[in-house]
Amino acid sequence: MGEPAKKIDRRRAPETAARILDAAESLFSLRGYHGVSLRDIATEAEVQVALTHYHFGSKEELFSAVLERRAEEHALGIAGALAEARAVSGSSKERREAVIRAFIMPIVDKSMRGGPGWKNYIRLLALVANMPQEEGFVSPFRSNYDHLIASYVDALHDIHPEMSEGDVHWCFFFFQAMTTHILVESGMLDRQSSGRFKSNDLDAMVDKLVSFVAAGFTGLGAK
Amino acid sequence: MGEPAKKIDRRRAPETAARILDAAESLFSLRGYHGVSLRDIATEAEVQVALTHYHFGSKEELFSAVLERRAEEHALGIAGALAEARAVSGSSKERREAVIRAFIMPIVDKSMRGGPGWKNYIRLLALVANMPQEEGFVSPFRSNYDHLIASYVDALHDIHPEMSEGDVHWCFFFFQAMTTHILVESGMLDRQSSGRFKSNDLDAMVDKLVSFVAAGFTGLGAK
DNA sequence: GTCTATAATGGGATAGAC
DNA sequence: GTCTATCCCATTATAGAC
Repeated sequence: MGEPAKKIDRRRAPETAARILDAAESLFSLRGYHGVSLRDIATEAEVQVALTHYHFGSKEELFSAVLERRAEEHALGIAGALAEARAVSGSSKERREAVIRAFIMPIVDKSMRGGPGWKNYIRLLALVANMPQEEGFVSPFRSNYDHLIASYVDALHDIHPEMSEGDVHWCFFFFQAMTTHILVESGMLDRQSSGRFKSNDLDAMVDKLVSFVAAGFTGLGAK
Repeated sequence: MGEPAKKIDRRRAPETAARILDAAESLFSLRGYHGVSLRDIATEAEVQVALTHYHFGSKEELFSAVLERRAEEHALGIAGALAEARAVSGSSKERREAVIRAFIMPIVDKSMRGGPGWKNYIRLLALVANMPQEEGFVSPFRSNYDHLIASYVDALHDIHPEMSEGDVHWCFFFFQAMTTHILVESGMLDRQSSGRFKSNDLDAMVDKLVSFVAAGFTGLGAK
């Protein structure tokens, strides 16, 4: 063509860094930190291994960068949903269900409708949350979400002053425990139901989960 | 000493193989398959690395051997507890709680009172159950427990014919999801409660868990 | 059964040309 | 910013002496 030759600049750092992050996010979320090599990531991202070091330093720093890329947006979504749920009026049962739903919906929304990156990020978060405490270097990250949990517990205790704070804590812990297992997509449900239910159909799961959890509260004294 | 020199026979295969299994069980349960090297295991077991190959072949075979060592006894314990729970009479709520407790108690008993090996084995099972389905080579093992789950779902459906089988499935899946997270000892509860509750105090957790789960069933139609 | 030695590969990380 | 080349160490696994 007669166009003046555009400078085909292969130096496009932002895009490359993002591709590395995407590849790392996907692989780490499926096989865990130790199950993935920088070579795996570089191959998936179609870049040279050395570029992972150039952009992110070490493997651990890359892992942290993956976790941090979406952390703020994710946390804001969950916090915002709680603020809306706090404004719901009605019976204590209705208000309780609203808060429970507020926790899970931003997560499910991002996983199902946020694009593949978000789906992988959510699974990675669940994987991290399901690691034994010994695995040290992710703990500082995990604690970033803990204040969010505290605000949910507070909201539920406000709705149920007849419960002890400890029992509200237990209920919310059980809820989180379910959530982290579900989001990691272990395939347990698929196997055990012989395919009738799908681990990755989170939308179908939400209503059942919210009903189950809300009723569970009554087992620990919620009226 | 004047004793006749006893033949100090360092060739004591059963003990050595067991020590390797114990070390592997402990380390795999804390850091996962890829997070542990055969060197780590050999060091922990105080044997030479080559002995892990002599006794078990490859790393994967060692991992499988760890999973299989206690599998039958564990499954029998859970199946036996269900048989006892099926014999309980009373209200549907009481019978439901009996079945729920029957599932969790053999596991908690072994983890808390079966010795350190059992504690590590239980945590390893939970770790495996919390892996994304992609991690292929453990799936054949996991499915060994699936028929047990089906028998629990059957028992609960017998107690609650007013529920659809699907909803009983959902409830039990949620129960299992909680259980696997709890048993992996992620430390989430410890952090979020600022130490008031302990992940590893399973006995304190069982009553809360059973009450929560049993009540959860009412959210999906149990009368 | 246990040990030493070593093979063969893959891993994280860096240097320096372009 | 990107690429090639390379370092150095850890890893799984095997061979063969004891």
